Amino acid sequence: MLTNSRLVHQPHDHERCINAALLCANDLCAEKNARMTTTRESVLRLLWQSYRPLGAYQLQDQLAEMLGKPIAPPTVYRAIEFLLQLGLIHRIHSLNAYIGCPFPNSEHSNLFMICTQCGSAAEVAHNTVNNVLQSTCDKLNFTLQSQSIELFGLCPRCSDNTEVSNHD
Amino acid sequence: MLTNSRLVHQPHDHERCINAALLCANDLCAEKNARMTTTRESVLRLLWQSYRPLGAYQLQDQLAEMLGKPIAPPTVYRAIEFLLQLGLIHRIHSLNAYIGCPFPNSEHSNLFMICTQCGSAAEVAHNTVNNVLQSTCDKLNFTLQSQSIELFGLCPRCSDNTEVSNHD
DNA sequence: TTATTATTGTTATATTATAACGTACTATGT
DNA sequence: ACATAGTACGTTATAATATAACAATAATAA
Repeated sequence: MLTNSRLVHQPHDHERCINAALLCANDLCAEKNARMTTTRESVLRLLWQSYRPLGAYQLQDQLAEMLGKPIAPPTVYRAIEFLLQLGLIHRIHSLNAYIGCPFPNSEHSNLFMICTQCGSAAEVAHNTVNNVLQSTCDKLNFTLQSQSIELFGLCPRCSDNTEVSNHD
Repeated sequence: MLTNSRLVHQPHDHERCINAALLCANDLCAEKNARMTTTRESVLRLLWQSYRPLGAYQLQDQLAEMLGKPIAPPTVYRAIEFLLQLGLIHRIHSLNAYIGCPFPNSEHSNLFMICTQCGSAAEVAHNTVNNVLQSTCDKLNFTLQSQSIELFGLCPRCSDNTEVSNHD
């Protein structure tokens, strides 16, 4: 199992994570002959800075502030599209929002655990889950191509808080 | 495993399915003291008639035609909201579309297999899948509340067609 | 440099969804 | 039957999300 769950839910030096992600993204671009422009890198940074998925228009606001100039929706959506293609970010369909991928290099089918309390989203790649899904598809003659798995509930921290407050 | 996969992908007398679904929906409403109005029943029927999920504005058009009068978006969304609450339909987040639930009575966590070729969507409730997901959540201290699982690929029919055309 | 391609800017608009408020219907008690 | 409370629907406006189309600019290759 591959996951960023602990990093999402426990305090740590996140600047290091962000920088590592950006370096990694640059490498990937070099490898694929794609250009990591200022706009694209800014969007990727913003998504990594946030522990929760951001919508396109939240990104627009933050990007405009970061770059010090007005940004129109197409610019944001283009950057999103580019980063999605490279697997550097994911789309969370149920939220119409986007989030940085913590392990873009590993060929993986992912799932997300989204906290209904704090909005955080952790990504998990789990072979057992994928195998079960694959075999279910096989059984029904369905040729699996891709998946979107979004689990909603309480993250570790919010689970604990709930328990505590129940004891008050 | 509970699924409507075969019904979705094989020819059959679908009118019977629809009628059964509407009867079942009426029962559920009676049971819960909810009103199955003309608008709501029409929306449910339209969703059942379609082998693929319908968007709100597709529903609007079809509903207007069915009822012979103009229908505004709020009317559609209210019916959708009502049917969602009762578990009679589901929302497919990745498509911004809605589909009738083939087994609204069974308390279930579902997943969908959506054909990228023909657009059909089959619902599957599978204990093994749910158990694996639950145990993954347990491992990561995530309190699971609900889930949205959307699998994309080729349905049985389109899989077969693809194979055939590859032999041409 | 020049040609070519990729990226971004700009304007307009499509698509999906909801807010707010008024009207009409429905069930119930009297 | 009538009043009335609650529910559902009609209507208008608008919010939120996403894309089309074309012009301008920047990066790369020839």
